[in-house]
Amino acid sequence: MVNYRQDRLDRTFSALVDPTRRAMLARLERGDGLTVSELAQPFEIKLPAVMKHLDVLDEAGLIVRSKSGRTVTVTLSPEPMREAMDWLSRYERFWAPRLDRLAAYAEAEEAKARRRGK
Amino acid sequence: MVNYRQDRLDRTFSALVDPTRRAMLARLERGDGLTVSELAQPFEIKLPAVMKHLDVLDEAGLIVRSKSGRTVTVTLSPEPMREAMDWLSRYERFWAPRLDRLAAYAEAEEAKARRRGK
DNA sequence: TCTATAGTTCACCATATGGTGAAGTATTGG
DNA sequence: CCAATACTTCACCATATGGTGAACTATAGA
Repeated sequence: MVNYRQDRLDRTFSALVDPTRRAMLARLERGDGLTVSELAQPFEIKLPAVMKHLDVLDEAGLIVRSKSGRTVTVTLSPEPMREAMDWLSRYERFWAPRLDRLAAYAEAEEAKARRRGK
Repeated sequence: MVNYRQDRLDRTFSALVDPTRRAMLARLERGDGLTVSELAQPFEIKLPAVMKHLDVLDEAGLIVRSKSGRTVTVTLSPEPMREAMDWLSRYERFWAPRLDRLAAYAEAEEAKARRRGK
């Protein structure tokens, strides 16, 4: 298929399809700042495959790699997930049938936050 | 099976990668219950391609098809998205470092732990 | 009954994805 | 300097994905 312009949401979702990549992200969530080999260690796959996964995550903007000497530290940068959650949240009403109550709760929380001075 | 949940997440995310499929779901969200040709109408692609997209959405459990006469009505069934949102919500604290969000995160984690029976 | 409509299936194609082994590039440490 | 370490790049492979045209099934309507 000819992909003229793969937008951010496309890249985010396709980065999240692969369970190896999701596991890498989950690992970084539990403890951020791992080297490439630390990240690779739990998986059966060889380093070139790990590299490709890191490239996908990097291009999706979900991780940042910083080189120091011969080691590369990978850190989480999950902001693109926010857009994905926003997209999904449109469908929330289908599984959360008491939307009015939830909306009221959210509003009350916001009011509380404002009272606290944001 | 142990990997059942993971397989379902795989399928959900990979169904959501394609912008055509996301547009179809969005269309159903605005007005549920469209026939195959109504769903296909806004897109440039031919019916066989539409069929494949519907198969993917169906296998991901995101739509339901019901035949009546020679027309097939497609309805939304977005429950699998809930799991995807749950997965993403772990990362929410990275872009919303507000206290109430952190509390919600901690609560969700606790609930998850309880569900696992830990 | 005959034909148009609605959808489905099939064979095929180009490109993307996720993996490999082998070889290369920097750094670090002895 | 030399060897081990930590990636990185390359060529290649199998399978998946998203698309097509052609042909098919089944129902609706004149």
